[in-house]
Amino acid sequence: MSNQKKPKLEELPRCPDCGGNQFVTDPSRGEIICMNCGAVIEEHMIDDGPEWRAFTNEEKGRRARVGSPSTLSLHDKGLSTEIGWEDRDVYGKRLSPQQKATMYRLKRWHTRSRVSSSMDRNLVLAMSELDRLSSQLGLSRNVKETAALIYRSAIERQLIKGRSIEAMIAAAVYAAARLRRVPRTIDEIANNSRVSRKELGRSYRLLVTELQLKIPPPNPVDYIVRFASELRLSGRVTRRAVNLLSKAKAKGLTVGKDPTGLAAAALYIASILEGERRTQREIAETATVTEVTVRNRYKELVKQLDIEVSAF
DNA sequence: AAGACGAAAGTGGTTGA
DNA sequence: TCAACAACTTTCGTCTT
Repeated sequence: MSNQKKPKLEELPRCPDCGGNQFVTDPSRGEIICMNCGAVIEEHMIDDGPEWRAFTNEEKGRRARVGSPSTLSLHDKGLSTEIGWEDRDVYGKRLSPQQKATMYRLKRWHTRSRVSSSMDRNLVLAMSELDRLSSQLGLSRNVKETAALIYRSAIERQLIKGRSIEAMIAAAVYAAARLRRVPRTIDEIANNSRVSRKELGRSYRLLVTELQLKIPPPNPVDYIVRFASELRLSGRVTRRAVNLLSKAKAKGLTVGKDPTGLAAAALYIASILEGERRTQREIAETATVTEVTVRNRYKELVKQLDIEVSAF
């Protein structure tokens, strides 16, 4: 590749309201929300491409769009596929050094890969399963491509031999979704494939250790947007919930807690506060936790954050 | 009647001796 | 390797709206 990276300073995208540089996106609604103050930054985002029109300079925008659609997830197009060296994730947020290292490693393994016929046969099966799974889960192309990349790397490392393709694909999808910060729960993935939660967990662990994937710790905020849109809650509720969670985080209420449970509780409170009440049951269901967990979390939040109890 | 509540017992995973 | 442990789930009876 002649694309040698020139050292240059790029400005980080900043929230015009509070100057924060952490964002969360809702691809289905086309919104980008500041994780710090909850402001909606961009309302007409197109799909989930790496482009960030409002903040990024022209050059980067051009680069992000160059070339035909990536074909990593087609089993026989791998040889002509290149993995970009873009150092930002789908939100335009800069990748952490760990993530950068991860992507670099994957890229190296990928370019080293040589297609043998048995690998080819494996990939045909694997990629069709990947197609099925990711469309069932409504995953973006980015996530799918990342999963394909992980899977290929796994083959390279001989991790697949003697293990089920389904399990490894499921694990790759789970890892990819988390890597790209659009997490799905283990249950969601397990329910859409024939792999058990347990096996999925095992395979995932294997991938993480063997490929030295650097997966960022789960962030409950990443779940809020998705749950909110599944529950048909307004952007206002979403923002309120995000806000709530960042306060909770500041108070250290979030450590060791199930991120989906936290997201659910924040949404529950926000939905009531904003007059769009949903039942605990509805929320628990879409967050795949129990009502009990929603209750426990929201009790804690209400207590610790001094929320108007009158609303309840 | 539906939703919310909380107690009690059970489960799977992590931690630390 | 095993026991203690925290978080979450399941189940269920009771209270509230």
